[in-house]
Amino acid sequence: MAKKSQFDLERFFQAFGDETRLRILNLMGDQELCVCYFVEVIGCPQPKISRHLAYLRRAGVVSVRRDGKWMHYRITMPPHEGAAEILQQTLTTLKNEKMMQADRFRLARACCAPGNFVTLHGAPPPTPISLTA
Amino acid sequence: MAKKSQFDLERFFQAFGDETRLRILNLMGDQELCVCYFVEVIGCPQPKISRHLAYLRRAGVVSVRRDGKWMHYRITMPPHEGAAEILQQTLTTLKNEKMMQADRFRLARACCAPGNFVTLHGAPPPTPISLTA
DNA sequence: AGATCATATCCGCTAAAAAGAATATATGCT
DNA sequence: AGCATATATTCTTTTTAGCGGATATGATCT
Repeated sequence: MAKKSQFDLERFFQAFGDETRLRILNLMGDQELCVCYFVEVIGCPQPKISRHLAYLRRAGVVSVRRDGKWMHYRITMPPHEGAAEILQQTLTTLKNEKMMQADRFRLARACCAPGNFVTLHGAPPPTPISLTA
Repeated sequence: MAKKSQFDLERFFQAFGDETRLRILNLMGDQELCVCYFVEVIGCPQPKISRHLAYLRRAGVVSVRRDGKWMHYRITMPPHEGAAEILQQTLTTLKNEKMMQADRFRLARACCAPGNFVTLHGAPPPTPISLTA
């Protein structure tokens, strides 16, 4: 039942050791987002966001889906049982952090009126997902 | 109740992003150990162990107690509620890892016959502690 | 085909992490 | 006081992470 081996726990934890990545994870929470939202809400250059997303992908905690020119990112539960629980717990913990709440607030605002943000013209809205491991 | 702020989550997670530190945490588990055990079981130079212990201390997950020439390290639950739960979950997760089990085994063996290990002459034995946050 | 948009990757740089070797500190022993 | 022991800290070097800027890819639109 426990799928322990061949999963790099060290890399997994390193994924959480960076503020930008924590903010990205928090924004994804239980929805699928395309890159422009991260750029808009976090407010840093797009290549930086993309790099961190790639990092998270390599660590096995997010996955991507292409949809035309948009890439939709979502959190995925790693195959490693313990890691999955830690990820879940981490997401819950982030929800209580002040900065993370502010991010979520800005995301909500951006979604209400995407027309107000140059970066978000025609961007597909976030869609809810389920996080079952 | 939740003591969220002024705790560095980024640093906290970085503490787990290193194999040696994970091994150290796993060995401590729910007992207090002095440095020589880490050196013996993990098998790397003492300064390296000391540095990683200092790192863990700065990250707020271990604490020290001096006892003569020995320094006893133990895990302490951070004041941050979410971090504490993640730490707890991490310790549980480590117990299922092969390398961590092997470490624990070598530790148990060393404790049974400390006389066999040059590094452990006269070392005070590990003592159980409770991990209540 | 050419232009445009969303995103990814590469390059060069700086900064931070980790390691080994050497040395320092603090305690205890004789 | 002098020596031994346990652990910590410093120095130097090597490795790795993160960043900004430029460019590449891949899809859509005209």
